[in-house]
Amino acid sequence: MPPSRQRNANTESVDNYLKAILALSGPEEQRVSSTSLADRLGVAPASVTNMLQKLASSLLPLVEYERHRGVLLSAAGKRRALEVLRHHRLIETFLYEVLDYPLEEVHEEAERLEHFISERFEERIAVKLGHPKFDPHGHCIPAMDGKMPKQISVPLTDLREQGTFVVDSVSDQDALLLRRLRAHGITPGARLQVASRPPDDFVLRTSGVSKALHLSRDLAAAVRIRSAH
Amino acid sequence: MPPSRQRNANTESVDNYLKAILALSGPEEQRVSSTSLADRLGVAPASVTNMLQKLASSLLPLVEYERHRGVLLSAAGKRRALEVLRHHRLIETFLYEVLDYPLEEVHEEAERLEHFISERFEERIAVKLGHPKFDPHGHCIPAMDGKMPKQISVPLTDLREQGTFVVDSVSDQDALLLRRLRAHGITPGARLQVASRPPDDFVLRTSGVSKALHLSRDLAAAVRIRSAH
DNA sequence: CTAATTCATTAGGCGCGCCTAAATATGGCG
DNA sequence: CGCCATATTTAGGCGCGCCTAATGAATTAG
Ligand SMILES: [Mn+2]
Ligand SMILES: [Mn+2]
Ligand SMILES: [Mn+2]
Ligand SMILES: [Mn+2]
Repeated sequence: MPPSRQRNANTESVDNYLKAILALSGPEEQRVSSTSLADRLGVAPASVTNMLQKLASSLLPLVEYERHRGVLLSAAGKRRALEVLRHHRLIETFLYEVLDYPLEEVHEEAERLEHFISERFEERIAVKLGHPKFDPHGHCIPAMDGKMPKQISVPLTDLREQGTFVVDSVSDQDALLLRRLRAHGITPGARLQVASRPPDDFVLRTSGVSKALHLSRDLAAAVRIRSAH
Repeated sequence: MPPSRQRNANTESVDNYLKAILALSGPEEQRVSSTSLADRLGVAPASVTNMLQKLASSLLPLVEYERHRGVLLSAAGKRRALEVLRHHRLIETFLYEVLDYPLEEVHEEAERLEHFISERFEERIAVKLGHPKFDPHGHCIPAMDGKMPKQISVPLTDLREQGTFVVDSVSDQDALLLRRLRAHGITPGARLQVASRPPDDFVLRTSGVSKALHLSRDLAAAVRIRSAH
């Protein structure tokens, strides 16, 4: 009755470490420190060290790890991290499109389910959704082969000039921020006119709303934009 | 990032014990022995004793347990078992109806996911499916309040007279059996004509198939029937 | 270039859910 | 009734993933 799980000796915890390393190492694939991982995962640094040693010394090592110099995903580790990320974002899209979840609730559910769905489930929802390329936050969904195009967007808080832009994506990490952004019409694809001198102040105009909008730093940090070309 | 899970201090393992006790105690709610649980769950008898003691001695005991006399669900335990069973059967229905799973694959996936979906997910798929009363095996889905009507069907192997019947439900426990039953047209709702003297021999005729069909005992044991009224 | 600070690892321990081997109840039978 | 086979529980241990406290390495400041 209790199903096997543990597909590849990959446990929920292992998957979460891999995903965190992927996210923290960034597009440049820089080494990730134990503390930053500990912060992100909400565990003690000692626990991280422990896990990294295990991941590095298994038969098929999932990370490259050197004492005191941080950690990097191995090829196998990156493959798995992208697989889980694909699950996550497909599930988010599915919850949003098919099950009518409010945007700010999809992340938490996906964070759990991503570890437990089968390859069949992944494939079936991908078909149902027409093999989507983006999740409802505007994040790119890795393809089956692990390929994922680089983001061309920048954080709103990195902006240095005024202008008109398009909301590329919003962070999925904080449901409350997300709800406030949505209330202000800031959702992926929305047109955004920045009318103040960033990055100290964010006075915005969104399409359809005449009143100017002053964005707190918290909220601005959760938004990525690209040119309105 | 790692979500809380452990909704009610109920772990995947605990849920599986509760479901197994529910299934084994039957409609009469008889006490369940350690060995039968160990068999069903695929664990050692000692592990069962261990778990039962824990379940019985928590603040809100999930079972009533007396050394050497087996175990019964408490009110709270039964509530939780039915909740998980509802998840299981709703998920099966969802996989079958919405994601076009083959019947014999829904059980394994549901067995995993039942422990990890949220109340919101449960509610959303129930709505999507129009609050179904039966899963694709023909099993009754417990209602939100835990109510579940008694089954009026009997195992095909309990049959003592010939006659024409309707397939009430098929067992979800063995994918291979299930596939063979389906290949023979034996699915919930199918009309079934029993032309031999049960329970030694099962020669059947199903609607639309002219050739008589001899069912092995394995297969017959996986089928429940009711009168064709 | 040493000293202080910060970061990371080691040491020791805990709860969970499982295991095997060794007791110990229980229930049926002679 | 007492003995035996079987069912069940106890005892002792293991891997996982986490924790705290103590130690050690690296980096920065003086
Ligand atoms: Mn997310
Ligand atoms: Mn996760
Ligand atoms: Mn099932
Ligand atoms: Mn299960």
